[in-house]
Amino acid sequence: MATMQDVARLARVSVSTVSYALTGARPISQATREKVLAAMAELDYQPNALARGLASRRSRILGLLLPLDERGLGATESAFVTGAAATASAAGYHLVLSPVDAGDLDGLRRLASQRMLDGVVLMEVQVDDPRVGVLREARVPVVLIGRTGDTADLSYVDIDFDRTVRDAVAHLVDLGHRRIVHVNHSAAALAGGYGPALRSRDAFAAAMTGYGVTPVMIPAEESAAGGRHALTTAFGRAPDLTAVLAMNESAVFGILGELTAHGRTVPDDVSVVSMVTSPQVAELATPALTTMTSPGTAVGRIAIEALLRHVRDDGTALHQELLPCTLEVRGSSGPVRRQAVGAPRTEHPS
Amino acid sequence: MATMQDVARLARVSVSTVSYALTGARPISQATREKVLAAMAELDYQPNALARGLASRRSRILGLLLPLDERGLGATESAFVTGAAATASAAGYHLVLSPVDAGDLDGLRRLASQRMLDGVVLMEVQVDDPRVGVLREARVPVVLIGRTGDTADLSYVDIDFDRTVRDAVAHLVDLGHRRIVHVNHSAAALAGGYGPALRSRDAFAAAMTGYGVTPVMIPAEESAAGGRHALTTAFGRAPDLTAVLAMNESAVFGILGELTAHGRTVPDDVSVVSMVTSPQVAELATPALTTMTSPGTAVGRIAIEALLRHVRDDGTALHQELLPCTLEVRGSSGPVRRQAVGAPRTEHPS
DNA sequence: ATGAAAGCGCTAACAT
DNA sequence: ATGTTAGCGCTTTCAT
Repeated sequence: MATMQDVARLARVSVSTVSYALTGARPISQATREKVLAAMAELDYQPNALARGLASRRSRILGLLLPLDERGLGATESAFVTGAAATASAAGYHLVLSPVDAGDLDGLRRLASQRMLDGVVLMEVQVDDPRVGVLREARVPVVLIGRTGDTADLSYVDIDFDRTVRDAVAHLVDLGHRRIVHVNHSAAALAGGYGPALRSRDAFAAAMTGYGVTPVMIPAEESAAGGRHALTTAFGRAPDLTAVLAMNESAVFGILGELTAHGRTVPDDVSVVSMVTSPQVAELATPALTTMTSPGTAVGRIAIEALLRHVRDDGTALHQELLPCTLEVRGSSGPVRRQAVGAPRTEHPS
Repeated sequence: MATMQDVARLARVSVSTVSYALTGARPISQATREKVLAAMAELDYQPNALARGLASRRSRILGLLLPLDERGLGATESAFVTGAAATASAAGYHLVLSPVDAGDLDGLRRLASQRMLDGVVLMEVQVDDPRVGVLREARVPVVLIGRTGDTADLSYVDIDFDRTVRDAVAHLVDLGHRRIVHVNHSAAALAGGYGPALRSRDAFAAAMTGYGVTPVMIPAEESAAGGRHALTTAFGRAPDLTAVLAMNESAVFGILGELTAHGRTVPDDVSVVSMVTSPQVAELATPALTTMTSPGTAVGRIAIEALLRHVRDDGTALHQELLPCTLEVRGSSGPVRRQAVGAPRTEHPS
């Protein structure tokens, strides 16, 4: 493995000249530059990343921190990861995937103090997240995917839940729906301060109230069974419901199955809209799900771009951006049936 | 940020003593060890990972190389990634996620020559994969997830497709099925030498022939639409089919939908078994899918464990392991209907 | 425009 | 059992 010394010797210049030719940190005459480049090619030279990092105090490694519980990554989170990886790589940075359990602040502190990461993207942020403080203390540049409660001096990229819920409700209201039940994340997520659950709950309440109708929100476990159970509850609390607005990618499939079991047809009897959902998942259902499509890889990409700006010129302004999910109408939503309210299965057209 | 010098000074010992106290590479008296530890705690010392890597010629960073196309990661691949990340992290290693397009051998060469990675796990391996050669040339320890055609001197972890298919066919045959159609990955995947597609095709042919029945294999695009289309083809080639054995997690949902459209009930008229599928995905279907559950995170874990052995003691024996998928019977498979062959919808019990 | 040389913070001989 | 010191391969002042 050739070193910079070897290149310098072969090109008959000093090592610093080779270094400058490589980094462009100071002007080099055309002639020497060519000599150096030729020598590099000749020796098949590749700079040693660790040596460069040690000397320059920049590792060119970014961290992607996320809790890795047994459930693994959902389609949306997985898109964040791949978007981030692709962007970092294209910018000449490495991206290390670090599982950091929410509770393991010491581990995080150790990670941050190793001087291995130029900056980190923090995923699965809680409304009140102690990890943010640890990172700031270690003076590691941070960009969040998600938001803490107080975002005063933090860069973040997040889904615009308010707008997503508002647009979804508008879609259903436009179709004539009034009795809309919002199936949210689990009660535990709500209680634990999970941002998406909290924000969609509030946005839903606001939107429905704006239309003069009563919001009904039901939490559901993140599983098909959770969805089935939630739907039963929903029929208890709103027997005349005509639409379900889901904020729970796993539960929505159970909802679909249970609707069929209850003798309701989608979308004729009940419309279903699934929020923050990927097209791949939407297509798995029959009929295909009308979704608010999550911005997916864009979130990861923008987070890395913002982080790179922080890493490179230290005094950058904050980057705070909300990306909306976009409505994609597929087969699971349609106009409300005029007279059918409270009386499914009965067939007596007006 | 305290350095080893600072610790040495405070503990009144030499830097090497601090270093040895840290790594345990040579014995240290109890007394000095305690002095050193105390000084470290006092200064909140954390070793600089880059400096350590440069001096020791071991970065303690592993690479996970995978092509990152627009489709992103499926549930199974995502489980590989999280399993690998968790294991590396627990072993005190970092895991960098490197998108390497199958064609970009130069990029791979550059990555491998940077001396940043102690070893790599290569995912999405093709039967004839030039990336393996590049990595060996760069003398980077490699473990594959998947297999090349010639595995003579390579370590790998892969799913045992032969056994998975055999077990799945046995399950269906036990239930009385004989007309079983195998819906595979796409024709392009087959033509491109995608291992799982090739191996399941062959294993299916062998298993069916073993039972004295004719194998019918149909490729399908990786989407619900692909599954629907494949099922139509299937009914053309085997109108009396009673079971579908899918090797295509996306297509299987289209198959389910299309079966309903054809007026067939699952599992009463047609049984469906989905191979290499995660429980989470299985639960999304109604009825829940009988699957050959993929070993998921275990694959990633074992790959990293094997890689670590290669990285640490250089002369390790190869690790070649095949993990079977395990049958989990859910609602989509059941006994064949005695008389219904070729005559769905007719209701005249024996 | 180029060179010389002092580190970056650690490991691992080589001493004793 | 501990200390001394020469690197690891680069970046970056400070000279010229």
